[in-house]
Amino acid sequence: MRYQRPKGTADILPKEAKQWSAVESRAREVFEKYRYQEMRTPMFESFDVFSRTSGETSDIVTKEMYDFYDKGDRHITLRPEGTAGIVRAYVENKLYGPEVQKPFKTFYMGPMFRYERPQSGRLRQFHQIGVEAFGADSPALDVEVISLAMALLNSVGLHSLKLSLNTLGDNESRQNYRQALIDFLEPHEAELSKDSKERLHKNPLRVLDSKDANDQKIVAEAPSILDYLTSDATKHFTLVKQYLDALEIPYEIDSNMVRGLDYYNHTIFEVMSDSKAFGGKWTTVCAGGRYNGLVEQLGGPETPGVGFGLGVERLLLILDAEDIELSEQQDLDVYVVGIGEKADIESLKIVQALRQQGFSAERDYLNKKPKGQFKAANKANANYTLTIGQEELDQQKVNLKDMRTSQQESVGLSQIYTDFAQAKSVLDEKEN
RNA sequence: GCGGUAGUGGUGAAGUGGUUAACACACCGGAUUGUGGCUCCGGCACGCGUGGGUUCGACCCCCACCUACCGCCCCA
Repeated sequence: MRYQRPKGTADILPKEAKQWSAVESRAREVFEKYRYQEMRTPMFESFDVFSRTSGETSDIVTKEMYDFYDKGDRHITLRPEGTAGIVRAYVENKLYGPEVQKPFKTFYMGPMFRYERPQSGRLRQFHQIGVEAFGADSPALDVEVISLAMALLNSVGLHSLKLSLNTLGDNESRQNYRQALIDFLEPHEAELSKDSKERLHKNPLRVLDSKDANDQKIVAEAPSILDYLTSDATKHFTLVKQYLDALEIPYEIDSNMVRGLDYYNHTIFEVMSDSKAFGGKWTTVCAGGRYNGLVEQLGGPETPGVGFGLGVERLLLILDAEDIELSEQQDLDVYVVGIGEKADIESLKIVQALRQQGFSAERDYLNKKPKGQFKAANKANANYTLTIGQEELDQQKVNLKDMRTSQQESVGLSQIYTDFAQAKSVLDEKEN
């Protein structure tokens, strides 16, 4: 094979694309109910937009950025996630202005890029559907965003889900906890895994997330973030939990949960699935949280924010594993069987007329014999065929056949052009 | 970035260091001239991921590269 798609990319063929667009349209329906409006921002941004916000030491910035210098020597990055670009646009277009109602609630869907080793459900170009809500600190908004995430997943037929919840507190909480964690981990430094030793000083919270069994044993004894929250942070988190209870949304507190991006604070959450798509292991399909301070980081006024991102490829893997088919197949209404050269132009006119009358119509373009055309009609799941040849042309009639019952009736050509529905119903009635 | 497995036609795949690369499905054509879903018959890889090498000779052995899948890292 001469040309192949770049590593870590996928061609989405018609069959899969139907499922994609079904997911997208379900998502849009849910967003409409929650009053989140779409934004479309560039797929590439200035490198700094991400390096500043995601954290200079985060893995995304240090090794997963798809970046390059363009012909104008600008340092460009294909967006690795959605939030930073949305925030940039929010600030640049002054959506924080007084004429914009708060909270400003928006959603996006589209491709993201990370330079990493592909695996199933993890591509270099992957897709996310995400939401962001700016300008309100209320825990009720955190809960709206979480409930939106759940509603979205429910709307595509997923119900066996787990909501993991944690808080990172505010800045002060985080500073205090960070120090406490370092104080706790340093005596154990020698026992830690190689990766965790490195993380200990760069980003100690990441040690909590280690998959290493020995690390986990050590971490089990570590202090909990929940004991270092300021009273404000505690209050926020308490209310989030209370509101979730009020909505009867079950959740599990996971005080070791962290985020790969540095801009999060307060509430963070993940929605996980134990679908057989991932071998029954709990895998995150949707992750988000609050990011107060991010808007300032990108040059806007002090503005709180909260949102989530959902991995579309992962979602589709689950739907596939659970045999959930969202789009119902559309049968072909009419296949026009044309016989002989003279009928060619008539076939062309008939399919055109049928389509204008609102029916789906198809015809042959390969000069197939009638038998072949009927086979094609059958394969396309055609409900009706219209046969037109020399005889029919002479009499200005066509043969209308119901492919289900094989009943056939001669119908005036003019009626096909003016009102196919009528012709069809006459045939249907005769059959009954 | 590291480790492991794999790579034969549209698809699922069998295959051996030595003339014509099984089989099945799909697809196309035919079985009396203009009518489908069944059956029967026929066709369908100038080629075995790419490039080197070993050999009298390689799809089958060796090396490199590419890609996919799995694990690690990390994450959606």
